[in-house]
Amino acid sequence: MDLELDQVLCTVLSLEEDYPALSPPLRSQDHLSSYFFTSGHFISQKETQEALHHSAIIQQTVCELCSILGIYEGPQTGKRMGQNITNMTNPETNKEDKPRKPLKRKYSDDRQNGYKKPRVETMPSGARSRKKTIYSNEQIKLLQNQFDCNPYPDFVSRRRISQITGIPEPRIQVWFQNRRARYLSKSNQILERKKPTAQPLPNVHKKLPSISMEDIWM
Amino acid sequence: MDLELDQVLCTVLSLEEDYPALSPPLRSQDHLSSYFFTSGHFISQKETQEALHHSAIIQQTVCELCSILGIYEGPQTGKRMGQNITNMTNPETNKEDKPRKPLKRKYSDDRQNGYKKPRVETMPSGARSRKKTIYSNEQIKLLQNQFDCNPYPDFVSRRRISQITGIPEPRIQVWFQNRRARYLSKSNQILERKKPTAQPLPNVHKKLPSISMEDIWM
DNA sequence: TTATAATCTAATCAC
DNA sequence: GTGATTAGATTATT
Repeated sequence: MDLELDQVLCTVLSLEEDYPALSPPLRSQDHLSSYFFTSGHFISQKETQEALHHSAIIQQTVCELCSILGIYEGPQTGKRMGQNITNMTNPETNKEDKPRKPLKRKYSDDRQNGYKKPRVETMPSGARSRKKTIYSNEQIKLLQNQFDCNPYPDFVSRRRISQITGIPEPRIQVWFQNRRARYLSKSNQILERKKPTAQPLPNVHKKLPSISMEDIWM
Repeated sequence: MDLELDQVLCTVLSLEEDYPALSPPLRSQDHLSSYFFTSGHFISQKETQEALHHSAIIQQTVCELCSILGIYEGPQTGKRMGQNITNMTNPETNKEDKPRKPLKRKYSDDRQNGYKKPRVETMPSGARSRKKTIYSNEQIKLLQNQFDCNPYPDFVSRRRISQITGIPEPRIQVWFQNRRARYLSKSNQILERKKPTAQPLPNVHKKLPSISMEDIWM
């Protein structure tokens, strides 16, 4: 239980690291509501309700944006924020972006299995990559479920999975790429007609109605 | 001029197609302002200003979210929206997600230049892919500029370019991959020490201060 | 050590 | 021509 919570926390922090401009993540609704309440003694009750409804729509929209970006709005602390912001504004990190001549990939030459073509060309393995994202058990389960149905989801399907799981669509694409690379080419064609139990996302997305931008700019 | 506007429009529409939940894109600031103005005859002037300031912060934050997602807030019409929404809610499109057996790639066998390994395996070219994005001349120019500096930008650099150009970060990654594949391996190592003129994004991002989520949930 | 997310190249598709 | 996708290899993190 603690392990799972820890994984979720790690995912949140990793995503915060990805999008520091959005940190800290969403808090409870109390803040925005109290803003309208504390300043509401000049507002009529009807307009207070309208304002509250408006704020709820705005918050819901921002929540959806964060959902697409893969940022959780669950109960978590805003720890470790600001690190990447300092990275952003610190010109020292531009050293990383200097015209670095692409390093020759160092192959361990004592390979037993001969690779087709070592492809000893420009590949800078030193390019700092994105922090590793940890997915929760539920997310893995749903992804696996969808993978059993269709290992090649198109963009619409990927975004639907994204909205349900809260994982950004590009991460879902990467997950399916790796999944295909590891569990599809391993002669799984024999085990193909074993489990037709998984369903291709029955209209779960209907329970997640999209909020239109019009609600904000009306 | 018209061509360029057309390209921007195509990009916007393509991005709208990517994220229909966010359509229509941002309009001018007048709508939100007028909302607070028309309902403001019960609000004191000071609080009206506070509300306006608050709404401006919210709009700025949403603009930044849209910027990360690559959605423009420029002057454009909301045409062609709703198509993907119907796709989302239409169960007919789930046919696309059925467990489709991966098609064998059909190679045109009358090739003159023998490929190394045709790699005749599973590749379902029929999966409807993302609409082709058209980048404007300014975006191409900045991307090319950054490519001359560093053909291997890390995640932070890619997101910085994303925030400046308005292109989503995954698209920037794809652009650099294609660029490397097409213009880097063509024995450009000879022309390597020709143009050190391009600069690796001098602190341009300092002109784009990030808006913290705290401004909304305070 | 193993599992896996992220990134890379090369080839190819598709508009 | 170029954006998007795939397979496969590789690196790095847990």
